[in-house]
Amino acid sequence: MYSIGDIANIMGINTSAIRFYDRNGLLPFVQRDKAGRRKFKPEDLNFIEVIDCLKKSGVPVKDIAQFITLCMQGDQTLQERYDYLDDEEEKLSLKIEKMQTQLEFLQYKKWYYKTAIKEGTEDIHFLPNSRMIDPQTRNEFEEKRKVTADIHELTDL
Amino acid sequence: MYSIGDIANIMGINTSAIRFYDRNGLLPFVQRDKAGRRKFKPEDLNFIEVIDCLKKSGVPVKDIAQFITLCMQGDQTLQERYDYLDDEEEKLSLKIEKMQTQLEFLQYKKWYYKTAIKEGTEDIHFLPNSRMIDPQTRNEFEEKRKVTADIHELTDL
DNA sequence: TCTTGACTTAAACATTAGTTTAAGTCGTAT
DNA sequence: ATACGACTTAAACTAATGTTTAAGTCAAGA
Repeated sequence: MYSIGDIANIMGINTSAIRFYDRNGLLPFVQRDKAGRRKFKPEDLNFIEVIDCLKKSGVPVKDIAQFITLCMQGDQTLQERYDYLDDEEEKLSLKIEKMQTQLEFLQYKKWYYKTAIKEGTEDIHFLPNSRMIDPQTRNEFEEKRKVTADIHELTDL
Repeated sequence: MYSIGDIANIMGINTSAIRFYDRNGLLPFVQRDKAGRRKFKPEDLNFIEVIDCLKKSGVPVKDIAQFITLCMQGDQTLQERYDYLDDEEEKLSLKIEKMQTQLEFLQYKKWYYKTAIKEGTEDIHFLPNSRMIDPQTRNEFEEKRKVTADIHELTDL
C-alpha cells in the first residue's frame, strides 16, 4: 500500500498535484483508510503508469479522466480503450515529427549564427557578395540558404 | 509589406495572438503606418520564422522575448544568441527522446488491450495461467510482461 | 458620400494546471 | 501526554496563453 506521498515520489510531482488529479477524475480507484487517507494498492500503479505516460504525452487532464472512466467500466470498453490509445499514439507520433522539424530549423539557425560569428557580423546573410571570403563557408551558405528559401515559399502568401 | 492579418495567415494563428506577442516583447521590430497599423517587412519574416519555431518547440513567450531582445542589440550578441539556440536545441532534443519513450509505452499498452480483446477480458494480464490459451499469444505476453516489470522496478519505492 | 472590412487600444474574461493557505485529523516516537 | 509529520478539505490564489469586448480610426469601393 502506498500513501499519497509515496505516489508523489514515484511520479516526481507534488502531493497537491495528485489531489488535483483526484478532484478531476483521474483517481476514482483509490481507496481510503479509516482516517480518510488515500491508500494506493500495488495494482493501482498500472493506472499511475498510464496517467503518467498520458500526462507526459501532453494529453489534457480532462481527456485522461475520460479514459479512466472507460477503465472503470470493465471489459465491455476494452475496444474503446484500445481505440483511444491508438488515437493518442497517432497524435504523439505527429507531435514528435513536428518537433523534429523544429529541431532541424534550430540546427540551421545555429549554423547561421556560427557563420555570422566567424565573419563578425550577421550582415553576411543579407549581403552575400560583400563579406563571404572563405569559399567552403560560402558553399555551405548557399546550400543552407535554399532551406530558408523553401521555408519562405511555404509560408509566404 | 505584410499586415497583421497576413502574418496571422502565415503563422496559422489569430491576429489577437500576434498582438499578444507584441505586448510581450516578441515584435519590437515591427513598423507602423501613419494610421498606426503594424507593417511587417519581408525581412521581418526571418524573426517570424524563429518565433514560430521556438513557440512550436514549447519555449515560453518570456524566453523568446529575451532572445529577440538580444537580436535587437546587434552583432555584439551573436555568440549569446548562438549559445541560447544551442541550449534550446538540447532541451528540444531531450524532449523528443522522452516523447519517444512515451510512444513506446503507448504501443505496449495497445498490445495489452489487443490481447485482452482477443481473450475477451483484461483478467489475462492479472491471472496469466487461467485464460491464455494460444501459445503464441502467451509468448508475446511473457516478453512484454518484462517491460512492465522493468517499469515497476524503476518507479517503485 | 457612405458603408464595409481591416485595423487600433485597453481591459475584462477564459482555460489549464496546478499551488498555497487555513483549519483540522491522525498515528507514532519521545 | 504531547509534539511532530503526514495526511485531509475547501477555497483562494497564481501563471501562462491567449480570446473577447467595446469603442474607435482609416482606406477603398459602390
